[in-house]
Amino acid sequence: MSEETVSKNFIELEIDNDLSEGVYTYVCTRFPPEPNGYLHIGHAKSILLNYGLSVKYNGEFHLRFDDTNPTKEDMEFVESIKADVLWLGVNWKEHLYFASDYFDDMYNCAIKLIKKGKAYVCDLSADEIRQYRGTLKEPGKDSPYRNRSIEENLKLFEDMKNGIYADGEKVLRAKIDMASPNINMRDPVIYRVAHASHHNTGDEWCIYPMYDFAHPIEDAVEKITHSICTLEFEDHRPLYDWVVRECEFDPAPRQIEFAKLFLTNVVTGKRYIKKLVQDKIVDAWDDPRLVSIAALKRRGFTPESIRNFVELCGVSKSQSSVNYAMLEYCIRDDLKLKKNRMMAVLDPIKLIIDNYPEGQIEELIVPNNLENPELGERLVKFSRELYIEREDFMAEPVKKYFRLFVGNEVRLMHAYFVTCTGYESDSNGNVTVVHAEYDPQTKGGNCETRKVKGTIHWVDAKSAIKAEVRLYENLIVEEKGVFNPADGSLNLNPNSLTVKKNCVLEDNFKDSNALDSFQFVRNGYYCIDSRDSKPEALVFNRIVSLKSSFKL
RNA sequence: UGGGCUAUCGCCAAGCGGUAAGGCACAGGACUUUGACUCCUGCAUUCGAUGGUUCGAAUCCAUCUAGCCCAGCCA
Repeated sequence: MSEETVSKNFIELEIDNDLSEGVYTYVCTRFPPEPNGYLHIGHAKSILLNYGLSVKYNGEFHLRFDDTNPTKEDMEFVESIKADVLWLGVNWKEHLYFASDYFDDMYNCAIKLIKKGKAYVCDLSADEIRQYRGTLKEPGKDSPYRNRSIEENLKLFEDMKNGIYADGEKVLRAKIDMASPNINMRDPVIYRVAHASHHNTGDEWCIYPMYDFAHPIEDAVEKITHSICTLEFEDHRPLYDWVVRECEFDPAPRQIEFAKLFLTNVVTGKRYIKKLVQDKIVDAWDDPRLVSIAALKRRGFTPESIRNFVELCGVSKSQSSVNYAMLEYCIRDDLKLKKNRMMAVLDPIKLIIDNYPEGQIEELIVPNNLENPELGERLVKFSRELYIEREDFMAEPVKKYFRLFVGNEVRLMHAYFVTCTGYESDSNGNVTVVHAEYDPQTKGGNCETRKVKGTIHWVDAKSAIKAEVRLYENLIVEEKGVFNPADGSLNLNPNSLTVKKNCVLEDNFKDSNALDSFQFVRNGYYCIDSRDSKPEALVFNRIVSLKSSFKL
C-alpha cells in the first residue's frame, strides 16, 4: 500500500514534537475573533488551520469571541461570524465561548499579580505613559507609581473596579522591565477603566482587561494547548508566556505564529473593508466585490472551494501574497462537475431559422452537465426564433473564426446544425438579426457525416426569461494596496462592476435555487444572487470568468 | 549595533547534510456538443549575496543585503 505522503506544515511538526516530548497529551485549538466586523478570506485560513489541526490530532476546537473591549464590539457581528464559521463547515460543537465570561478569572489573576508584587496601579495619563515608555531605540523609564505598596495597589485596583475613577484616570500595569528591548515588556497596561456597557456583561464591569493580559488567560482557562495566531503577535509571545507563568497556569498554552493570507488585487483586512462599507464605495459587507466570507458566499463560492484554496496556499512564516488566479482555479475546479450547465445569452442578438416551421416548438432533451451524467437531463424549448450571443456572429469573419458567418455551419448546442444564410442590419450598420437554415437530420447536435468546428449556445426567444447579470472585476487593480499613500485616496478599479440588464436565460431557471450556477464557455461561471434575486428578473453574479484562447 | 521575524521558479510552497516535490500562472500539442474541461509536453545546473566547514551544502557556520512587524488605556 503506497502511503500518500503529504508533507506536514511547520505547526504540525511543532505539535508532533510537543506530543512526543510529553509537553501535552492532547491537542486543543481555538479561533478567537473579536466581534467587530465580518470575517473574510484571511480569517478562513485561521479558522480552517485551527480546526484542521484539532481534527488531525483528534483534539478539540473552540470558537471564542474575544470581546474584551466593549466600545468596539457588537452582537450583530457575533451572529454573522457564527454563520460564516458554520458555512465553512467548521463545527465547534458545545465549545462556544466568550472572553467576557472569564472576567472574574481575569480579575482574580490581576489580584494575584498585585499580591506577588508583579502589577501596580499607575496614575500616569495615556500621554505620559507613552513618553515614559521610551522609543524603539531608547529604553523607557519607571513610572513614579511603580513602587506603590501591595496594600495600596490592592485598594486602588478595587476602587478602579468599583467605579471610583473616570476613564483614563488610572490603569493597572504589569511590573516587568522598562528597559526591555521589547516594547511590549515595558510595564504593559493590563487593565483600563471604561465606563461602557458590554454586550454580554452589561454594566457589571467598568474595568476591562487588555488583549495581552486577557488572551493568555482565556487560552489557559480553556486548556488550549496550541494558541495559533498571526505573525504580528510574535513580539507579544514573551508577554504571553509571562502572564501564563506569573498566573501559574498548568498546563501552559503555547503560542505559535503563522503568516497571514494576502490575496493580490483585492481588499483584505477588516479595517479596510470597514472603510469601504462606511464610505459607501461598496453596498455592504457582502458586496460581491469584497472577499468577506459573506460576499464570497453571495457570489456563489462554495465552502469546498474555500477549503481547498486555503489548503493549496499552505502555511508558513514568510509574508506572502497569493495570486488571485489560485482562488479562481479553486471555484472553477469545484463547480465544473457539480452544477448544471444551463444556457443563457448575455448580449443577445436574434437568430431566425428560416426553414424551421413557424409556430412549432420542440422540447429537446439535453444533459445537465455533459461531464457528469449523474446530474441528469432537462427539457429545453427550441423554436424558429432564438437568441444567440452577439459575439458568436461576424459579418466579416476574421481569420480562424469558426462561429457564425454567412455560409458557415455551426452546431447549436444540443440542438441542430445550422448554416448561416444572411443577416440584417440597421442604418448604423449594427447587426440586428441573423438568418440561418437548419438540418433536421442533425437533431441533438449529432451528425455522422460531417463535423463543425464551432458550437454555440442559444436561448429560445419566446420562452426566454429576462435577467440582470453583474460582472465583477477585482476592486483594486494595483497590487500596491487599497489606499494611495501619497494622498490617502482610494486606489480602486473603476470597472469593478458592470451591469448587463438585457440578458436572456432558458426558462428552466424558473426552478433554480439561489446557489445554482451555470456555465458557458467564453464567459464563465455565474450564480443566482442569493440576496437580490427577484422572480420577475433574476439577478446573477459572475463567479469567475474563464480564459479564452481566441480573442476577436 | 533597538528588538523580533522572513528570504527556494512570475505567485504560493515542499525540502531538515547525499546532489531542487507539487499546485497556480504561462507556452506548445492532442482531444472536444461551446476556443472551456480533460490529456500529454515544456517551464530553478540552482535555493537573497559573499566567504567558510565538508568527500558532498538550499540545508551547518560567519558576514552582508533586502522585506515585514513593534513605541493603543485596539485586537
